[in-house]
Amino acid sequence: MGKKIADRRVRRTREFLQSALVALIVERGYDAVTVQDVLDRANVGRSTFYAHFRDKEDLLLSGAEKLWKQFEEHFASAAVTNETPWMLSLAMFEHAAEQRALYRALSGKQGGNIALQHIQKKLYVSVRDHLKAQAPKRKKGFPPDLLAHYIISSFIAVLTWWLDNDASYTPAQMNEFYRQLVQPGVEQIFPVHA
Amino acid sequence: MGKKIADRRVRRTREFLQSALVALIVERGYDAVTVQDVLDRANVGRSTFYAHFRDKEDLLLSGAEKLWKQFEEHFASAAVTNETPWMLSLAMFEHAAEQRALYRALSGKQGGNIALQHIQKKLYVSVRDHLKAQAPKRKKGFPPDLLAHYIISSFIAVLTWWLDNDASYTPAQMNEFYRQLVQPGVEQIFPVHA
Amino acid sequence: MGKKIADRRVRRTREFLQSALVALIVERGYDAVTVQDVLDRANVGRSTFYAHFRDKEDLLLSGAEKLWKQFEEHFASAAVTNETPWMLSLAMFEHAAEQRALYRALSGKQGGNIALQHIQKKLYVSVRDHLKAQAPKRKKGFPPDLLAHYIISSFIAVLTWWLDNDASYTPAQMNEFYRQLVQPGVEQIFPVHA
Amino acid sequence: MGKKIADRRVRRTREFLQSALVALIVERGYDAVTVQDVLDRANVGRSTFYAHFRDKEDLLLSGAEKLWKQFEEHFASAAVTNETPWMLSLAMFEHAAEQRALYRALSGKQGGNIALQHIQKKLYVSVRDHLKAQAPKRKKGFPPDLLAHYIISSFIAVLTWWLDNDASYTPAQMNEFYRQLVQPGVEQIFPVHA
DNA sequence: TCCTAAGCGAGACGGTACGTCTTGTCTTCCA
DNA sequence: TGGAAGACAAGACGTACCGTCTCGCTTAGGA
Repeated sequence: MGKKIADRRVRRTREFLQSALVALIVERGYDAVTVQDVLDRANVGRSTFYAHFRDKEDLLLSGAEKLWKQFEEHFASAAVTNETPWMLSLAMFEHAAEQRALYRALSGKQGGNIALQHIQKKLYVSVRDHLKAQAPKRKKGFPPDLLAHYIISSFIAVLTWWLDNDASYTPAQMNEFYRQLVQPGVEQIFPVHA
Repeated sequence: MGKKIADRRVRRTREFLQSALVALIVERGYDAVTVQDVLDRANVGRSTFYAHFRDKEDLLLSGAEKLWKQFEEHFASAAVTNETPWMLSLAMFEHAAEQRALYRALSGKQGGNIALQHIQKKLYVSVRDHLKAQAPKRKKGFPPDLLAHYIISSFIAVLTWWLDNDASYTPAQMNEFYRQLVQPGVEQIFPVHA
Repeated sequence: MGKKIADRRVRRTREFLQSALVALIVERGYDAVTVQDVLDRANVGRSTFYAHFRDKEDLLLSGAEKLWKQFEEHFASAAVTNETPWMLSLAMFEHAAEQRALYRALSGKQGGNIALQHIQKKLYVSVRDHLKAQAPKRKKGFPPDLLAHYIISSFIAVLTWWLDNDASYTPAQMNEFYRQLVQPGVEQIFPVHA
Repeated sequence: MGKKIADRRVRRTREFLQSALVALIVERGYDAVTVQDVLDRANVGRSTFYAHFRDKEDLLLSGAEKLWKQFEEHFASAAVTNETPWMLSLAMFEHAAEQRALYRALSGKQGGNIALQHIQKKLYVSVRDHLKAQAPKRKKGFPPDLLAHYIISSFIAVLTWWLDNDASYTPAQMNEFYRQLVQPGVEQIFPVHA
């Protein structure tokens, strides 16, 4: 089955490109990186690049997707006891700690915000659906989409602050900060113990 | 007094360019707008553009700056009684309601996030300094920068949600939503009535 | 042997550009031709142009160079019996007759004088060296450089007159005119039959 | 009479501009000089420049015209005995010696050839008419226009050689060189003593 | 073992936007 | 009222990337 081998080659090329992009983003920031730069770094021909990715953003998002997959595995394995939503945020802080360089590259000013927005959207959908499923509980009059948007935006805010200020807090501490900020307000609007 | 007249001409040109950019952003989004597009729309020569602004981003930020100035005036005049911080957020919701088109153009996907980030930074600095001035009150162990970052990020999150979903809530309602979400958490960390 | 093919493509592009420029010079004169005009006419991208030529002048000179090469071949093949210097001028008149359009484009007001000056310089050097090689014969006191400069300038003068007045004289007639004008003076200064 | 004063101012301005252009041509060559450069050097406003001259070339030619006028005066006064045509060329060599800097600026590579071509055209017309007036003498079959073109082109060739090589020959020597080169050929075609 | 199709590097190419530069026009003020 | 100051529209310039493409080389699987 030549296909399998071919796949191996293909995967190798894709990974070269992804790492090259990440490395270059770390060095000079997403916007300053040229497709040609990536090609040179990855020792890959121009046509090969475009055979695999539509453009630079596509390559970046493929990296974000990979990261997300990785996170889902991490979450699945770690959070056997994900009884509360705070386990999810904790898992993400932990994962970010493990892959700090990658997270930094994909977030904030450096990453052009594109990758993290991609992940943020996934998280938002997930939270929104979770809330919708428990609709009756919600305090009347408060737009649920806004609540979801707030929960995720706040999380991303805390996460990026952590990444951008390479403070030496542990994932557990960060999660605690996040919980302290967000839980009181949310519980009043959406009383879990109703 | 030739200077004054010259200034008049200059201001006119600058305003033409700013409005042209905003109009074009509304139509196709920031990234899709070309400097040439702006020139054509504003009936302005290429060299004139570059005599006034370094590039497209500079023009956008000059618009953001103008908006900020406008907001400061609005806030100064309206909020004689700004005894609480929530007056500031209310003022901004009100201002955003008045200048909805402009705010939408400068925020979210359309505005390339650049302009709003500019304003966000100003708000952040303002809040951070305000908090620092009252440092003693703060609950031990909570990073004040993170608190400021959270307060502003949440505000921007609520604001952009409002702008992007052209929901028909009033500024007062939006401010109330914002307060409901943020106040409980913040007061526990930073007890105002201590 | 991919190189050969690539070369073929490259040559084709260069030739497209050269012909386009010549055609446009004929139509409106060198100065009035824009690089963009050339690109449009040649169906070539801007970057491709600058990959091949430094600027419009470079392109023109590459045409002149090509013409010169062509002339050298013409001269080499035709003038087996180039015992006298007048054979060279005759060869050039003949070549100019063959390539009249090209010569006109590259000379006089139309061609911006640049191309012909390029060729004139080559001829000058050639004549000067020829004279230097026979230095002893020269009449004392006459600057040899001036003599060479005169011989070539006169030739160019006769040639451009011919081109600009599209008179119907044959190359042989033109060469005879040239000889009649120049030979008597030169022979007195530089007696060939000494 | 304010008119006279105004005229004086006008002349002053025109002269400032002419000298500034000449000075700048000497420094960096005609093509490299910008209208703005001339304005700065002459301390003259942009609109003033365009009130007096159509463009840079117009200014240059106005200088050439002035030079030509000067030369005509020089010729008229000096050459009471201009029985032979060689007096005219001598007069021009003398004038060029007096105004060497100016001639250099207006000729050759530096001057963009424009100015000298202007003067060359005047000389050509003068010579051609002179020849036409004596038409019968001419050797049959030789185009008189070509003869005139040759006489003047050769003269310009010798003149520019002199200017460009700042050789230390006297005007009389240069004129003798010119005569040696041109007279034999011309006399055979156009026998003066017929 | 050879053969063949796919993956690939190399890089020419058309296209488009950029920021710079110069031109000639125009407007406004000042002496 | 003429000239200085300089804003302005126009548009060419040379540069930088982009995404498409053509071309052979390499290479690994099935014949």
